[in-house]
Amino acid sequence: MSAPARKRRPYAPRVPMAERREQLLDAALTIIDRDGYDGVSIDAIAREVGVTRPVVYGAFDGLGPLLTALLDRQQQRAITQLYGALPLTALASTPLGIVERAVPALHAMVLADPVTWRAILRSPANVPDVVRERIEGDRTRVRGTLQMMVAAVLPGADAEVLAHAVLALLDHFGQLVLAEPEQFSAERLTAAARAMIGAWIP
Amino acid sequence: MSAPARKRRPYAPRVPMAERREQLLDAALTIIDRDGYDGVSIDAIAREVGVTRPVVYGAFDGLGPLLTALLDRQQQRAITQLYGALPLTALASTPLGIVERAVPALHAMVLADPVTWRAILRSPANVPDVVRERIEGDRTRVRGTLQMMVAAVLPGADAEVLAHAVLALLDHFGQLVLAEPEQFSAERLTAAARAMIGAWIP
DNA sequence: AGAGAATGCTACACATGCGTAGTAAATGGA
DNA sequence: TCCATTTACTACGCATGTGTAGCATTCTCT
Repeated sequence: MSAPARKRRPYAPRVPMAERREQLLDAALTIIDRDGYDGVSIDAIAREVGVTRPVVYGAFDGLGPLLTALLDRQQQRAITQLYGALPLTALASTPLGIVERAVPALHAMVLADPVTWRAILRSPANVPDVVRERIEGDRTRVRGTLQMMVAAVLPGADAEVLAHAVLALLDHFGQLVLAEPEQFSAERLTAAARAMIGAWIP
Repeated sequence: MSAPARKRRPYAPRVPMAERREQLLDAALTIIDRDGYDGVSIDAIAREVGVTRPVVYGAFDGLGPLLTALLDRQQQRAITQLYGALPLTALASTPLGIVERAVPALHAMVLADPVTWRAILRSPANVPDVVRERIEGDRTRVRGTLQMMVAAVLPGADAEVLAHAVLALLDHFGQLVLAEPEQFSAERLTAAARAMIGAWIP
């Protein structure tokens, strides 16, 4: 009998760098969606793609840069979707009109791209500082926009506090819709929002 | 000269089991408050107390049971504080009255015991399933109470959705108050809440 | 003082994850 | 066909965390 000859791992299909990068980002997003941010590691990503760690290091300088690249890719998408759904141009409109259009739009938005939005709405407590700061930055920016809308529509109100409240609600109900789409339909949420907003401005 | 005689670690003060358990729970809470749930490990707890890991294993069967015990200890405290602050007996009162009493009471509550409330409000995405499920259970129970309050005070409203909204707001502003007590005073938040609630019931 | 119980420590084996240096295979062009 | 380039793999050393077996120390009670 010949020497032990330990099995050599079969070569994964060879893939050009650019494509491999995309593939790795997809894998990271899949893991985040499936296991949460805790599950993301160079090792897990490599395994998800069916490849060894050095391959990942060949494409990115580490987990931080990889996740940053993932954000670069998803951010444009998310921000675009969001500002498309929030009718910014309707500043002159009535609060009721804004809500009646925004709530169903947001509802459709998260369900249209659940993976992206779960990754964003899920609290990233662990992720590298670079990433956490960045997501917080985006959130702050969105809150600033909300604050301006509130100030325009409800002069005299505590716009900062209300913007915090609105964002917290969007955040929470976004997660709720993703978790139980059946139970929290666009109609139901719109009706509830209408009931609240409707009472504010007689 | 004598043999190398590697230094032996000085004995930590000997402490009876019951006391050691309390000490370990305190340490775990301290770590959660300082480093978040990610920082909690048998090792970190042992280090925090100035003791070796086997000592921790002598007191608890692992991290899960330890954290469960920590919850056992904090839960009573938190629930008591919460139901003390939420004037449940005031079901007959007006919404405005409830808010005007509840908001300052809750504000004072979290600031009176920030360590407990930071540990509860900080999203525990990581913690062992046992713990996560339990905190979610408590949250659900509190939401049920809120739902009953809402239903009693605003008949005809979508009590379930509103309870979700209220809890999400309490959660978010709780964290905000803990993070920036100066900026979000009881007066300011009460005024904002009053403005919102006041408009609901003409 | 002395024995035994209670408490703490050392040391090991294991597991997972990181990051890198060196080597092997596949691929495309001369 | 053969070589250079690109891509992938193996193997190592490091770090941190787990859980346990066995030894050392201290305390308490007689």
